Amino acid sequence: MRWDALSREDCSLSKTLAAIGDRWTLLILREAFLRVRRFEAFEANLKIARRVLSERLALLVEEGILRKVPYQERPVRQEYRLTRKGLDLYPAILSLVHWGDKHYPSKNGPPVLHTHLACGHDFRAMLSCSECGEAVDARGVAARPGKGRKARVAATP
Amino acid sequence: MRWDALSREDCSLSKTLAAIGDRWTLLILREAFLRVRRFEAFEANLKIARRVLSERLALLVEEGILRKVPYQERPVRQEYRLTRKGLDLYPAILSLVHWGDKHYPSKNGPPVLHTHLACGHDFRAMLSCSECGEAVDARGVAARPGKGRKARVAATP
DNA sequence: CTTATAAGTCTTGAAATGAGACTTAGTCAA
DNA sequence: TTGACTAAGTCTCATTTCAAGACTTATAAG
Repeated sequence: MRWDALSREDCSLSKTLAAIGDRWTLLILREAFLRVRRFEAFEANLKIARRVLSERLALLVEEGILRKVPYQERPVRQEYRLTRKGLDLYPAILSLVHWGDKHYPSKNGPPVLHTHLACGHDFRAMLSCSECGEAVDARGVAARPGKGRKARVAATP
Repeated sequence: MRWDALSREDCSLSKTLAAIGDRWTLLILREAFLRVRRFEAFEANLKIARRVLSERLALLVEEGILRKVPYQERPVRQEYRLTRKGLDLYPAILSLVHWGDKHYPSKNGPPVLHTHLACGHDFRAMLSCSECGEAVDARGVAARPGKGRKARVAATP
């Protein structure tokens, strides 16, 4: 399958990855969550090729994940800020960060610590159920096809 | 930066994405969570090029995210199953799926519904604090550098 | 024998990426 | 007013990765 066909699959993960699933986008968004907003700052922190950065930022704006906000005129300069849709990616990104903390630990402990402002503690991201509030893991969930889902091949029962 | 240098960055997200951050791997893992285990089944569901699938599966095994389990001999046939480390990716993947459900909705509702076996309800993934159990969002978290973190450029205060 | 199956490997042309030079529109200091 | 500097890109070209599909290996079934 070609990558540009992914967004037309009837799967939410495919659609999500069509928007943010290339090699650089999540790293760009990590920077955005750390309040990096300017082209040169993204470039310096990520050591990403300028052409690729330019292209990805444009795509993220088009997708409504970032928006361009002018911070000066003459010459016009824009910065990139997370939209509501962008901020909604936080749980996914924090889960990936904590997975890395756990499975690729560094000698000195995690490179970034996260404090929950409401309770004041450093914490790990936990997944919980929107209905009962209890913790959830892979074994505690059953996936069922929703409407219009295509047939699939050979899932072992 | 070259992609193979990513895993040496002192950032957990970089290390995570070095393992699973290419264009296909999360889709392969989605299939694995849906209990797809065989080469031809991954290929048929994903329409991925065989060479790429072969390479990605090998990398996931090397990373300890999948393991090969023989399910017959003569001829030897292996299937791919999630390890503990692989299962630990569930929160991140479910968060991405639910982000797609929300921001790229289909007419008939989500293509896959998730039931929390413990309480019996269909649910959405929520991020909560490991310390106090309350819900967490991007605005409610402060990131602080841990030890040995390199200097960064131009995060707007 | 011939065909079928599962799990790959190989080949080739197309597309994406990395590195870095170049461009544009303006400011600032001498 | 010339020259250096800045931010945000764009452009070029060599290298790398990918998509599509033919080919391979080991075995069983008819």
